[in-house]
Amino acid sequence: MSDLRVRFAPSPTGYLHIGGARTALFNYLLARKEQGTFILRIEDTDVERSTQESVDAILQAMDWLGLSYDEGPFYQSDRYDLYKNKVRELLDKGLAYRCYCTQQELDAKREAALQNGGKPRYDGTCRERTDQPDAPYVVRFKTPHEGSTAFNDRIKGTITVENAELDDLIIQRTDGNPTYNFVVVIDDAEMQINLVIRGDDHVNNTVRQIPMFQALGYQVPEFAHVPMILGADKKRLSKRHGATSVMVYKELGFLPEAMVNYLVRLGWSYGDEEIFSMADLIEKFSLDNVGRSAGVFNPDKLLWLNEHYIKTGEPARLAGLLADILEGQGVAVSGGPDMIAVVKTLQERAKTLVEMADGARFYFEAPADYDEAAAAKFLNAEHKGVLGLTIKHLSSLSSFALEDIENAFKSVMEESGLKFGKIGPTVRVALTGGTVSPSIYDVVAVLGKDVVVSRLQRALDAIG
RNA sequence: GUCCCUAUCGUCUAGCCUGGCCCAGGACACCGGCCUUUCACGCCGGCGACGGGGGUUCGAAUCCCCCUGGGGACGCCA
Repeated sequence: MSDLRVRFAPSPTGYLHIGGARTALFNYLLARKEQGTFILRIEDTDVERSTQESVDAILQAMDWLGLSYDEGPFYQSDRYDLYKNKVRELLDKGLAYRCYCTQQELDAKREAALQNGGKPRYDGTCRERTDQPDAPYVVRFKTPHEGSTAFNDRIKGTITVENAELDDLIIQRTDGNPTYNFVVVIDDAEMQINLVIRGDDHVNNTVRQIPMFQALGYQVPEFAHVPMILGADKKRLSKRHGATSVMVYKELGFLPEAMVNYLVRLGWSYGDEEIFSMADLIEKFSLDNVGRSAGVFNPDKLLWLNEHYIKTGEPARLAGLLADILEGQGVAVSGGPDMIAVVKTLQERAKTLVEMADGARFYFEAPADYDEAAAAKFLNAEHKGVLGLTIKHLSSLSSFALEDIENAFKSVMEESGLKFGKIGPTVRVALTGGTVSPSIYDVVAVLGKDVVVSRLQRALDAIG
C-alpha cells in the first residue's frame, strides 16, 4: 500500500469517450501498480448540461472496461457548502474579489483584446474596486501578476508560464455556483489527491490552479498531462471520426480487453510488446513510458487486437457473449448446437463478436434460401448423386465424432470417384446456404446428425 | 492573434536522457508468395520514416539554436 492517491473526474455531460477512457485507465493502472487509491469524482458543477443518464453511462463503461475504483463516486453537487466557504475565505483574505462587469462588457473587452493582437483575457477592471454596488456579480480569483508559475509535469517535464499571461478567473458564477477551475482545486486538495493525471488540454488550467492551491494553503499535487487523441485528419477526435463512445464499441462486438490494450498502447509503450492483459499492465505500466505528443486513433489496430482476443479467448466466455448477441438479434439459441462448439469453429474467422454472430446464425436457423449464385453452381441436378451418397453415409453413422465424419466423406469420395473439392461446396451450400463457413467437417459435427441429414435432404428436394 | 505543448514509416511506436552497436527495430494497414474443401487463420517476403536549416563533435535520429508543421488553451464548459 502506497500513499498514491489519483482520481478520474469526468463531467457527466455525455457518454464515456475514448479519450476519457484512456485517462481513466492510466489512473487506474498506476493506482493498482503502486497499490494506491483510485478515486472517482463526478464533476457536475455545470447544472445545465449534467445528467444522471450520463453518470450511469460513464459508470457502465468503466465497469465494462474493468476499471474499479476505491472511493466514490463523489458528486461535486453535494459539496457546494464547502466551495462557498472557500470562496468566502478568499474574499475575506482579499485573495478574491467581486466583479460586476456584465457579459456584454466582457465580450466587448475580449473582442478588443483579440483585435489588438493580444490574448483575450480579463483586464482586471474590478480588481481594485472597493465599493459593493447592489448588482449581480461574479467572484474572481486574484491571480498574481508578478513572476511565473511552473510545475514539473511527470510526462512533459517542466512547464512554465509567466503570470502576466494569466487573468483573474471566475470562481463563482452570478447564480452563486462555483466553477470548475475552483472546485477542482478544492476537491483535489481535500481528497488528498497527490498526483493528477488528466488530459493535455488541462495544461493551461494547471498553471491557473496552482496559485489557487497556494492561496488556499493547500499543498500542490503532482501533475501528469496525457496527450490528446486525434482523428485520422489530426484533428481532435470527434463524432466525425466514427464512434468515440466506448460503449458503442461494445455494441460493435469488441471485447473490453481489446479496448484496454488498444487504449494503453496509444501513447504508452513497453519495448516492442503489443499484447497486454490487465494483469500485465498493472505490473508494467509506468508514466515514464508515456509519450509526449498527441496520437491518432487507429480503428484498424483496435480491430486487430479484438481479432487477437477473440482468437485466444476462453470459448465458454465467448459463448455467453455470442449467445447474448444472437438472442438480441432474435435468433433462438436454446435448442441449437452447443454454443462452445460453435464458438470454436468461428474463433479464427471473426474479428468481432458481431461478425461471429453473423457467421454463427446458420447453426441455429436452417438457410431460408440458398445463395443464388452458389445454388446455381453447386446445387443442381448433377449434384443429386453426391447429396444422396452423403446422406447415406452420414445417416448410417452411429457415432458422430469428427473422425467418423471424415471416414463417411471418404466413403462418399470412393463411391462417387469425386475429390472432396467436388463434394464440399455442395454440402456447404446445403448446410449453410452459402459458400463461406468453417470447415465442412466441423460444421457437420457441430450441427449434429439429425440437422445435417434433414438439411441435405431439403437441398436434394429443392433441386427437384 | 497571444501563450503553452509537441515533432522517427500512412498510423501506433522502439531508439534520444547516458552521441558511435541505427544506411533506424517492432506492430497495424497495404502489396506479393506459401498453406488450403470455401472464407479465414497461419507462415514467409516486400513497401515504407529520423520535417527543414544552422551549429557542437572525429562522429548526431540522439546535444544546442532558428524555422516550419501539428495539437492545445484563451468560457459565468469541464
